[in-house]
Amino acid sequence: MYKKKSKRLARYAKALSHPVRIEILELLENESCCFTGDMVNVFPLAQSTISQHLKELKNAGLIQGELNPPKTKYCINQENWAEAKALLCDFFDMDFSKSTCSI
Amino acid sequence: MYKKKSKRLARYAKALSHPVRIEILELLENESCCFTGDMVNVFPLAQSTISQHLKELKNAGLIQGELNPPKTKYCINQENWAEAKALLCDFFDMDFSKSTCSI
DNA sequence: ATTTCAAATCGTAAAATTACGATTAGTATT
DNA sequence: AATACTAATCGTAATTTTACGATTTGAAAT
Repeated sequence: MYKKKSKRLARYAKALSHPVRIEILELLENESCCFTGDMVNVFPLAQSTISQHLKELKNAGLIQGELNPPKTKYCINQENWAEAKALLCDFFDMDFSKSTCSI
Repeated sequence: MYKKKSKRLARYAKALSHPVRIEILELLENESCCFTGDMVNVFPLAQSTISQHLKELKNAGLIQGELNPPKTKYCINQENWAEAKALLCDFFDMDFSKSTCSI
């Protein structure tokens, strides 16, 4: 079987493997949080499709949704976001434990 | 349509979205390069399946294969590897332009 | 000219992904 | 109670991914 780290990293990478999910996350990074409807207006996709992408991001653990009907407010899941970041840093040999780093 | 950066990042992320591809890349990072057969021995997958994963990594631009039959030697494509790294750094707000950085 | 060997490709089946329209759920308003 | 609104879920079709065994390729060795 695969290493735990590999599986977790692959899982996060999979969540990032569609451009609309990348841009949804960028939106959430900038706006800190927003509603499903906001994203439906930004992207040229059906409401159900956006909902599906949000669900995948949620399943991967990268976002979380706070629902107070009829609206749902999404934001980055900071804990898992940090883990994804850390796994990627590790994978790409980017050492953040030292005070300096460069590519 | 999506932003060019989003599409490129999604493309790289997709290449990383399977644990065996993560581990193949780790192998290539450590060993600097290796043959298809080496990987077939490491992972519990058929030779044709490994070949297919290698092809995907090659199509994504993350590795390159130098073939001198009957063997093929693979290694990281440094140029695109650096691009993937840079796109991810950018995406995760990890600023490498400064001399110091931390999570 | 055969045989051998590593690796790619082919053909195929099962499963997952992506997208959509239609429906449902759940609250707030009229 | 009926309506309105947002968002999730359902059902479905088309495409892509993942995996395998079998075959082919291409150079080297016999």
